[in-house]
Amino acid sequence: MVRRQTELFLPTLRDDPADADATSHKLLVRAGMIRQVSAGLWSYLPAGWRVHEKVVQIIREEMDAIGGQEMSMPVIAPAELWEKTGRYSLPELFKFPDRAGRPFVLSMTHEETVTFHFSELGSYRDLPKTLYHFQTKGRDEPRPRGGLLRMREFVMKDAYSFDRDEAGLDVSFQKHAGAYGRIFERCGIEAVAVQAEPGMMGGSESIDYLAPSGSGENTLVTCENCDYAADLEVARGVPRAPTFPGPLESPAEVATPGVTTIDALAELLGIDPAATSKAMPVTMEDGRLILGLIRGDDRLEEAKLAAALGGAFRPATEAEIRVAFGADPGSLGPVGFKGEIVADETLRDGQFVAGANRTGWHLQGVEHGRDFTARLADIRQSIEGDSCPNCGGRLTFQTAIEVGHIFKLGTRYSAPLDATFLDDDGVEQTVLMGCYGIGPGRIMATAVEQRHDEHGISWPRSIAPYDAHVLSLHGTAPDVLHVAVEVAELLAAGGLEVLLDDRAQRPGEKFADADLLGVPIRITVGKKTLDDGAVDVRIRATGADDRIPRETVRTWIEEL
RNA sequence: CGGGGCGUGGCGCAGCCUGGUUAGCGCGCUAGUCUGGGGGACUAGAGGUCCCGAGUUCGAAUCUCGGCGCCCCGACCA
Repeated sequence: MVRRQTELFLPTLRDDPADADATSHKLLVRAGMIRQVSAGLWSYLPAGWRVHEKVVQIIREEMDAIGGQEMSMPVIAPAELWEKTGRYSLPELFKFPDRAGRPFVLSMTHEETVTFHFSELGSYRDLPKTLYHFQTKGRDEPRPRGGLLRMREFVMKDAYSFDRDEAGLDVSFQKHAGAYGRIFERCGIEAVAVQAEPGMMGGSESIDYLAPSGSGENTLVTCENCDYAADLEVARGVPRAPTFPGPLESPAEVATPGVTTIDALAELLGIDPAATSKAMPVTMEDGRLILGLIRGDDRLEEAKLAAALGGAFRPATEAEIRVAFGADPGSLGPVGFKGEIVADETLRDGQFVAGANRTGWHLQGVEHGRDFTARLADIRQSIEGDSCPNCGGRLTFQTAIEVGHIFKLGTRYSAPLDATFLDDDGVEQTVLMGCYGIGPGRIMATAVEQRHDEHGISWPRSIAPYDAHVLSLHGTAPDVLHVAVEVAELLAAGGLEVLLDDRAQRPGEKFADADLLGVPIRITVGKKTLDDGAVDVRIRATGADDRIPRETVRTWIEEL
C-alpha cells in the first residue's frame, strides 16, 4: 500500500500549540495526528488513527491468544442497570433522557451491560468465559488534560472474566496479567506492573500498569535494588529514623507562640522535625471528626487514610476543629482528644512533640500507648529516598501514565445484578468476575513520551503509522518523482505500508515533517541518487544514514 | 468544584494599561519568478463576528458588569 502525501490529510504545524504542556500532546498535534474539538474531546486524524488501530490490533491478538472473545456492547445503557449496582450517582457518569423521558447513561465502563448478558450463561459448564470489546467510553471528567492523557470520551478495551470460584478467577487474572505484559512489550513501551488502589471499580485485588513518562498523573515508585514497584498512593516506603531528644517521664508543656509550622517548631525547640508529630483532623461523610496523626516531616497520603477509614473524608473546617479541640489548627495533638485517632506506624515507638490542644502551646515527650491511644496504620505518603520495604534499597520516583488496570471484582457486580449459575451440585452460585482495561490512546501517548527527540516522534515499528516514508526531492528533476514512486511500489509489493512524500515542498521542509511524523524508516530519492541507482536510507530512532542500491531497499529493510 | 492564566484570520503572537483613521506581525494559504539534500528569496493577493451579551462614551479589540470557552495547579482515573 502506498499513500501519497499530497492526498493525505496531515496538517503538520511548525509551532507547538500554545495550550499544550505534555510532550505527547504537543507532538501529536504538531505531527497532524490529533485535533481538539472541545475539552477532553479529540479527533484522530488519519495518521493518528492508523497508530491507534495498530495498537488496537496488537491488543486484540493478545486477548484472543488467552481465549478472549471479542464482541461489542452499546455505549448507551439504561439507567436501571446502573441503579442496581449503585453507580448511577457517580458524578463522572453522563446521564440523559431519551425523547420519552426515560433515563439513560453513557457507559463509562461495561460491567453492568456485560453482566446483564451473563444471565444467559446458567451453568458451570459455561465457565470460564472472557468477553471483551473495544468501545467508546464517556466520562464527565472534572478535569480533562494533556491531550490524549485524560479525555472525556475515549476508546478502551475492556475485558470481563467469569469464573466459578476464586481459583478460576485467579487463573483468569494471571492470564490477563501475562497478556498485558506482552501487549506493552509489542507496542514498544515500558510499563511497570504495580499493586494499586481499586478505586471506583471496587473489588479485592488489582494491578496497575504504570508507564514512566515525562508527563502523567501517577507517580511510580521503584526500588533501585530489587523489583519492588508501587503507585505512590500505596507505596510503603520506610522513612529514616528520627533523632529523639532524651525521654521524659510525662509530657511537658512548652510555649510555642505563633508557631504553626513543623519547621518553625523544630527550629524553636532545636530538634529533628522527624521527632515531631502533625495532626490532620478530617471529617467523614457521616459527620464524625477523626484525627489523623503523622510524623512532622511526612505528608498525609489521603488514599491510604481513606482506605484505613473505609470511606471518603474531607479536611475538617476551622470551626469543626475549634469545637472538637478547643484550639486553633497548628496547636492540635492527640493528648486529650476524645474522638478516634488514626496514627501512622512511624509513631508507634518513641516520644514526639505534639500540639497541646491549647493555642500557642505544644507537648514534648508524647508517647503512643502511654499518653494517648490510636489505631496504627500506614497513612503517610512515601517520599523519594525512603527505604524499600522489601530490601532496604533506596526508592526513586518517576511520573507515569496509567496505561492499563486489571481488577478482581469478585461479586461486586454479579451479586447486585443476579449473575448466577448452577454448580455441579445443582446449587446456585454467584459468578466471580474480573475486569481488565487498557487504553490504546494512552499507549499511543506513552509511546510518544518515551520515544521522541527535539525533532519529533520516533514510533516503535509495531505501531508506526507507516512502515516506511519515501521522500521525493524532485525540485528541478521531474524524473525523481518517477523513481520515488517505483521505490515506494517496490516496498509496497513486499507488504510494507508506505507513505510517499510527493509534495513539491523544499527538502528541508520534507525532512522536518518526516522527523516530526516519526515513521521508523526514511528513504530519500533525490537528484544526488538519481544517476547512480541508489537511495538514501535513514533510521529515525538512531539517525543512522546509509546509501544503498535501489533494488536492495526491500531486503535492507527486511534485514533490519 | 477551589486557585491561577488565557480568548485578536488556519497556527503562533503584538496592540489593550493611557478608548480615536484602513486592526498589525511571523508562519501557513493562492498566483508568479528565481531557487532546489535540513522549514530559501522576491512580487502580487485571499482570508477577521477582535469569544458572546449588556453598559459607559460622540466613538470600544481597548473601560465596566455579566456570561461562555480553553489551558495549567489541586480534589478523581484507561
